[in-house]
Amino acid sequence: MTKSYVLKPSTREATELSNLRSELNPAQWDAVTFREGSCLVIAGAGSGKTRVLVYRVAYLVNSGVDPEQILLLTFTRRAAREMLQRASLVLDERCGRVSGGTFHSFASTLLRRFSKHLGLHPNFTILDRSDSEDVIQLIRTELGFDKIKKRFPRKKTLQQILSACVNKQLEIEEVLEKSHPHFLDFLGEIEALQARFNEYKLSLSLLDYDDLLVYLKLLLSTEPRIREEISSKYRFVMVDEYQDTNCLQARIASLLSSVHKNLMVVGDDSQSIYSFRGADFRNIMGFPKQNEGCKVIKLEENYRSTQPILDLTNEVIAGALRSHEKVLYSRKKSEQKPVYVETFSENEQSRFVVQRVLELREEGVALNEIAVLFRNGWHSNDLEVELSASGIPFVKYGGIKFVEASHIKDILAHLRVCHNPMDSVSWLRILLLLEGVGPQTAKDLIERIVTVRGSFDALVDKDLEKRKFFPLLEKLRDTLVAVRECHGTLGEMILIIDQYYRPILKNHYDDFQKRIPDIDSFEAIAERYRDLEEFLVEMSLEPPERSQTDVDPLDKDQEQLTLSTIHSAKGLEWHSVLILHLVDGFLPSERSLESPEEVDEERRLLYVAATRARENLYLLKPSLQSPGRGNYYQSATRGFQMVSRFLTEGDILNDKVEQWRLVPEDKPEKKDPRRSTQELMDDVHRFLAEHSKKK
DNA sequence: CTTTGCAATATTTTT
DNA sequence: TATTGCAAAG
Repeated sequence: MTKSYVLKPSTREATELSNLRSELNPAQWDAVTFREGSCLVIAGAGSGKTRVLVYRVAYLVNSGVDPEQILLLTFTRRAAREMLQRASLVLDERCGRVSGGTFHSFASTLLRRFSKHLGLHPNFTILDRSDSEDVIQLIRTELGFDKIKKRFPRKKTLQQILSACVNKQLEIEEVLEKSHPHFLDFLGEIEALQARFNEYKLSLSLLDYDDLLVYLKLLLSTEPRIREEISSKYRFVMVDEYQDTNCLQARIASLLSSVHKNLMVVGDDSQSIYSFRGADFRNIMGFPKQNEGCKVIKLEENYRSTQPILDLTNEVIAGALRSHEKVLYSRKKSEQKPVYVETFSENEQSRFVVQRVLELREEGVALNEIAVLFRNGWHSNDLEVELSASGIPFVKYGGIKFVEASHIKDILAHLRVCHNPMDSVSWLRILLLLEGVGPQTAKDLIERIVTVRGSFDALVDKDLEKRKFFPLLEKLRDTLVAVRECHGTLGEMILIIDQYYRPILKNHYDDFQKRIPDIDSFEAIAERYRDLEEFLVEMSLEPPERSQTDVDPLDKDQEQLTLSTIHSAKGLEWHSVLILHLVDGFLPSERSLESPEEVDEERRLLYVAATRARENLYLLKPSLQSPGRGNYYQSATRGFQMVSRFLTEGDILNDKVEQWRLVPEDKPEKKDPRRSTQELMDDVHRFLAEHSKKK
């Protein structure tokens, strides 16, 4: 006789998903179980936004949706990876197969597949900002604008103008009026340059960051069959950090979901910090109006930070121009208010951070649970020196990336021409490195290469034999051929290039000694890749960050302190957060002061930074900008610095923070916490004396 | 044509 | 301060 035996679902799945409801608040539950149609989730900082996305993915997959039919567009690939990893923990490895990435990387993949519909080569090159600038420079001379008597904008400015046109979908005239009115005289020239720029890039299959979005939008809007194919493939589309999308991205999201209209966007208008890049918060505010029947879900309970931290951040955001109705609240009680510390010099600030980090570690807070945040890349320079001296390992996010160093770009250029031999920007770079080759010769050579559709043999043409640099060209060609025929890892390819490149490096950079270790660590990174295209795409779209342990890769897995620009800290959280340089002119940045909207964005920046903290928040303000460090005339005109205007509002300094006063080890603390003028002057003299000693 | 050396000039945040 | 632009020398 056969007996039926009921097999229950896997316990993991059962417990995880059945407990779901009890683990989520009603609003979160609504968002997680939302299925068809459009939905806007307004998610305040720390309100479990990631959790909602993760659980929704798990929920959909569990209900039988093929993971590949879910598209998750995030701001960084790191965010996507983290989310899918967490989803796999909740459910199973099926979640790892969810499609996703950044708008740009998604565009890169789709455009390669459908390149012929746009007249592109599938091996197109992605230009970073400085590559675009080089192309602009090339065109500027080609059109003869370098000979204009009056001062023509520099390549950097031109790139900014053209990029703003794309990202904000404006005419050149409008951009000039708004941000560069003094260049309005050149309107005609800039327009001509723009036309030639776009034509040029298309003809050589060079795409800058903006083009990736432009061409994806073009593909989706002009090819209905492709749009339907793609939109039917991705039945559920989710966009994270929607407040930081620009109008192109919003349009793309809507085109991607045109067949089924299943589009969920998640974001928080008070965390919009990318308007300088064309992000438009109206995308998120206007979403319900543009999508009929859109469901709006608000998540307002904060699960991340303690109430005292939220008391501070609520106050900061309350001063914003745009009214924010949200007031975040938390059940995490704590006696500890955020700490505000005025240090005397920048170096004192660094020493405070080092000491505090060491103490926190003593208290059992892991190093990767601590982050130091700041407004721009070089704000951490002094701290980095101090950290290295104390042997604290760290990773730095944001600021200058190491693939942007010119010697690394040189090597990348050699790889790039192997992938797309029409890549004239890379050719220019490669050729200018050769002794005896200047802009003119390089231009001629590139022309030869392009006319034979990228054959390397154009480098060793008979009529070049007499030129003195001919032997160099032969070597170059042999190297590139060897790389192209190398079927090993990218590390091996770089080794081949390095053999050829090392003498050039020594010849070309007088500080070549310092650059050699970089090449070695670049090679180590490249060792992980086998596919040239994948490597190049990743290097331009998700380049590796600079870390202290890159220098000695022995202890790779050890804990590291995070240093990060506030922009790169978006979406992340730490147990303890220290914010540097809360000085008026740094945050808000001096350059934002003319426009109230920009100051408002700086305020949101502070808001984002402060809401990263779970338990401890330290706000630091050095009083004196060190002379001789950083920006010359900033320090010269400033000297003493005022605390950021965002902290002087209301009762923040009196009530929302606990002020710490630094005292030297040997002196007992005085009753009056304020520094007397005499003391202050003593400090100044001590400081100046110390400083002149160093010189 | 290239290279070199001097003068001017603009400085954030990122895919 | 670092980078770019310009002019003169090689």
